[in-house]
Amino acid sequence: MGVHGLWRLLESTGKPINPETLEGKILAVDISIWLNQAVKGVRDREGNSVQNAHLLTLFHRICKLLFFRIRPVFVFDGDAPLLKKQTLALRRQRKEELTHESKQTNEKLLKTFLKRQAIKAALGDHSKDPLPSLSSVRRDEVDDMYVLPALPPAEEKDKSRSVVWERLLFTFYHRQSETNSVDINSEEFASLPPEMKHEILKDMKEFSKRRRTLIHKPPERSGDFSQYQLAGLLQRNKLNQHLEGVEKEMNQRSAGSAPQLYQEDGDQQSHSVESQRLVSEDHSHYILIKGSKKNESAPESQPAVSPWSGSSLSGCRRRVADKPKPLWRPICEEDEEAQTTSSEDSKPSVSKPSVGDTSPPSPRTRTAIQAAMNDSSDEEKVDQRKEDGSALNDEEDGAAECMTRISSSAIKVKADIHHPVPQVLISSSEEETEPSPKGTSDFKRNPAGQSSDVRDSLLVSSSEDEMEEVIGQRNRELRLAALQQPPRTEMESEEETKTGQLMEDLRAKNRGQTEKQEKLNIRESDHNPHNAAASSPDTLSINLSPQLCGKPADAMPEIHPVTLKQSSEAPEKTNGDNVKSESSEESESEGTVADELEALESSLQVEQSNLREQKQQQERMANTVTGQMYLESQELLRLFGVPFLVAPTEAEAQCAALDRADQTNGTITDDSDVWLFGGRHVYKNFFSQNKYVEHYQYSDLQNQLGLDRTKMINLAYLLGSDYTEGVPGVGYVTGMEILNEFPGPGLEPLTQFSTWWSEAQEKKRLAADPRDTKVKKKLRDLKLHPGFPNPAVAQAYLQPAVEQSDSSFSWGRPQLDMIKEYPFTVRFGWSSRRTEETLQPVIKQLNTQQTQLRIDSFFRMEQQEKQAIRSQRLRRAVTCMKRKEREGGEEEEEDKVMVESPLKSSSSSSSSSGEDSDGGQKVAMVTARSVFEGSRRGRGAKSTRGRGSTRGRGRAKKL
DNA sequence: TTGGCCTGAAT
DNA sequence: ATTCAGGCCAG
Repeated sequence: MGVHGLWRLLESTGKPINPETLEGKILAVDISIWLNQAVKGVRDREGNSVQNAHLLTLFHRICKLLFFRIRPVFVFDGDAPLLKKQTLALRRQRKEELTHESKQTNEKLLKTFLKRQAIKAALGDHSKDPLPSLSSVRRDEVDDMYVLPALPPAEEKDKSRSVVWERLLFTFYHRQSETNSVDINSEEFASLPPEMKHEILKDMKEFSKRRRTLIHKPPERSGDFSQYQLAGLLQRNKLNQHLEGVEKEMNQRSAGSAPQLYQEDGDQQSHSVESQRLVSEDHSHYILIKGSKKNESAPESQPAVSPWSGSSLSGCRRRVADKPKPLWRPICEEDEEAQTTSSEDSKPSVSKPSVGDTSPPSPRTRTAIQAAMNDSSDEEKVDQRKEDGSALNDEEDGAAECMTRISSSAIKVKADIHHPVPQVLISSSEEETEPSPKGTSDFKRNPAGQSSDVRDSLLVSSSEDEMEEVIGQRNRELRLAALQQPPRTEMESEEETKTGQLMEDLRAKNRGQTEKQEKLNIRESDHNPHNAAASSPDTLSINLSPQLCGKPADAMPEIHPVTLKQSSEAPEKTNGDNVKSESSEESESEGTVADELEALESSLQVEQSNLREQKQQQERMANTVTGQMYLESQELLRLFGVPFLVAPTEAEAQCAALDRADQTNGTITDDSDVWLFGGRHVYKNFFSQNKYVEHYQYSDLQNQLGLDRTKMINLAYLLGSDYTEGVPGVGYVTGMEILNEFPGPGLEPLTQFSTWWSEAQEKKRLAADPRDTKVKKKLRDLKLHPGFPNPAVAQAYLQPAVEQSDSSFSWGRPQLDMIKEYPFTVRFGWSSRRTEETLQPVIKQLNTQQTQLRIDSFFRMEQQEKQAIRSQRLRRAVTCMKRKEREGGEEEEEDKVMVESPLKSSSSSSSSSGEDSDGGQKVAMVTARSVFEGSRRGRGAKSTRGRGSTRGRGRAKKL
């Protein structure tokens, strides 16, 4: 993540470059696989590409790097530093708490609201009730789109209607979430209005995330583990699918019928709620609201017998048949469609259609409509059908009969209120799902008629007591089902720690390898077999995979920095086997082989038990998504002969260290943390296709922004980073102002700031210190955490754990034959043609001896001048800071005066604002250096004023 | 289910 | 003018 907003601060120092200028450069590349992996995984629904999206991006990246003849060194993240883990955990926790809290207060609000409502009802005055609409209460929780539009004051009934809706939501929400295990496949669930389904599903997702952090341990055996993980994934996937389906449904519905609902609200004066009773329990509240007289088909009058697969369903189903079946459809989507349809078209009988037509859709609704329009053609077809009303009668009939399947009286009320025609259809037989037996992985669509007894009895129950009883039973059942579910744990953190462990393993092995090699001075490839296809360069495989001994992979030695020097220039490719090939230099060490082997053996024995344990963990981890990603990525890198290393902790820190040690010429990364770790040359946006690659230099940061490493670290404290929460309300501009306000080395500025702030808090009530700058006045209102500048943060940035090794890297020739044998088809789903097409330019480029740079493009790129700092405040802060920096070294006193004296500081600020308008003339008078700055900035200011900065950037992009 | 970017909203 | 929150998109 880096430091929040740091890039924006540095933006002006970045120079767009032509990637061709990077030819021959040794650049560290940090792999951030994680980002693309998850996303891609969801997007592509082809099995293979789902899993291997990370490989695909890595593949592309390698190709791009090699295409530009860059010599990349890939750096993997190791275990996250403690601080990072802490802040991330904290952040996550806070987020959860926040949502939880808001949920709770919402519920409280609802409860009190309902109580009041009930009292009002008991007093006989219900609809005139001036209680605020609950939609306002729930607004933060439910997306506005799903909240009924604000009701016009004139229409009292609307209020009660929206109130009823809220109540319904509340009822179901509560009853279901009480068990924490709602059967989303059940009829009962399906019968809920989509809004409720949405709410519940969201909740479940939330909960299943949280629940997995609990004590549940994954199975020990790796086989079980993967099973277990798969189950978890499936479960989540299912929830998502459900959610998507419901959202779609809601979209469509709000697009199609929201205005109409609105209209009904206005129209159905007679649709009053007759009576309301609130049944209150400890954990749940059930509301029984009897439907109005207006609806002849009112639920309670309906027979409880449900013609599940009867004619009604055929009616419901009909329209389903002729449209392509989507992956997943919300169970009662068709029914909802039917509802909207029937209510729309049969409105005359129940409500006045004209009103609805005139009431304009809310903006939300409009977007929803738009969304629906843009949606799949399925939806359009449905809409079409809706309009021509062909299936209407069927729908209506179906609706009427389906009505009997309403699973609780509360829902019936919903139906009554929102849809004059009985349209709460439960499900079409096709979509009907069986209550998931074991909960997790079974998400099958089952034919109709498999409804549970519980549900049936639920449906039959008419009195609320009975209902309660049934629900209680239902809940018990659900709980039971929950107990039977395989345990779940937090998969992410699982994987994180596991990955950390894996990295630890890898590093340990690498280290062990290093030592051994140094000790024995033998080639790893001579004795350490490497399964190029499956494992990292680890010596462990000697012990554990004896069958691979004597078949070292030729590509292996090159990839590890430690072994680089000793390995051959270009590995010979001996056979087509993409796993094993022969070392070219086996004979070299033949004489000493026996002794060395023994020594190796003994040294390995020391670690063996340790490693065995680790190996087991690794095996288990190889089953995890992330662990496998690491291994596969490294395999791919090996094929291309690209060296990589696993950082002890943060890849960025390692990259920066390499840069500083001149082992690389810079780093390709988008993570601003490199700077805080001491990076010097950074290439940003290299892999983003829309943007130009930007070159940043530490020296430029110093010269142009007056930033140094410690300043940037201090900025991290203020802006927030992976290592520390920032100060809320402080962005990069204010951050710079703070640094400007409090000079000093190291952490001093922040400690000063902190003490000043606490003092300011004390005397806040007193008159504000007149000596305070404008900036300080703003700063007083911030809120600092108790132990504000935690020194550990700076420490973590200044002394990160990195691998310091003098060895240089070398790059093997990409194993074209092996690359061609790479299972592109299997992994990426590529055709051989596509594989050809993709590889061809890279190969061509690889085979080219030399690529001559296009001088002109190089020139144009390099000509790009530094951009102006757009923010005036920032500009001011920067100039002040730089001046202090330059003068501060010589004359500390003057610096102090400058800062403390209100006169001086105000004059300085005015001078800089004058400079803004004068193009730096005033500053030019201060010092010779400032002349330079001023003129430079003057140019910048000029271009800024006339939209020049955008012009400059625009030009850069056009190039 | 990450993170960067953009927009709209609030201060 | 900034900051922040939420939605969108990513090879």
